Amino acid sequence: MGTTTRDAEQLSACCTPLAVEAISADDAATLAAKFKALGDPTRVRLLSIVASTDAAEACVCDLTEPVGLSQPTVSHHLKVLVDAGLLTRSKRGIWSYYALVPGALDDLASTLKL
Amino acid sequence: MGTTTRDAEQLSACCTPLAVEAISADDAATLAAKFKALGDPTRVRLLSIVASTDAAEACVCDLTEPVGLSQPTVSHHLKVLVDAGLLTRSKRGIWSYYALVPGALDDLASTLKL
DNA sequence: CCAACACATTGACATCCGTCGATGGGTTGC
DNA sequence: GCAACCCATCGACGGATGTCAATGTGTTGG
Repeated sequence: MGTTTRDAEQLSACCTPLAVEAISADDAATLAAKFKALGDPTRVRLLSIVASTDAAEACVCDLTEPVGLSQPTVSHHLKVLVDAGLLTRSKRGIWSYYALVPGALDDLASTLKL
Repeated sequence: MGTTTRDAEQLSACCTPLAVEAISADDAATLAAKFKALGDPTRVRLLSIVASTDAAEACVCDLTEPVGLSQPTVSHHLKVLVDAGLLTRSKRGIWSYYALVPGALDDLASTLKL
């Protein structure tokens, strides 16, 4: 419409336009929440240990000693991983067994392979 | 073999053995440091915006407005991403251009696709 | 050389996070 | 039932983190 103002300034220096659409703020928050759960050395080790067991699951008593932390702390980290959708918890008898959520890590990996 | 002590206790309940070796503590810390950098919504958006530009790079002035934060805060987040090895910074004239480190995100994705 | 610009750094502040000891809630064995 | 066991939750504490205003550093234009 109105070409009264000088709207044709090139400004080729800065301000490169976006070629494709960037991620939305909501999606970024969802993604970041999962990465945040992975952003702790203890939680990475816990995930690795669970994934390394032949049954692909482990109870808390298996995990406290390898990581060298107290039982409440390990329970806390496991809860963070469960809340992030990376682990499941199934209680059998006295023990709580934690297992990987199938495909959860693969889905996360896909978002990085954009 | 000495069958003197009752060493044949089944103990099938807890304590599942490891099938393969878990990640080392050092490797877990290195991995977690990168994920930690991705564990913030603003940083995820910044990465996405940089990746979405046609030149695959952007300067700070391009990034402050989309994320709606102050310039020092954006600079801080960009520094975190650079320190994590996910972005590079190249200064040309007055502007600082940030670009993705080639393969950095792919490498991270590979660690998840174990 | 001085003003304007883009960006990094600093200092400060509120909040979040990881960790532990203590405690509570279920489950099993005697 | 009662003791022993596994685990989750609570409360507390020190340290890390995200954010901003103010300031510093380097570069460009007049």
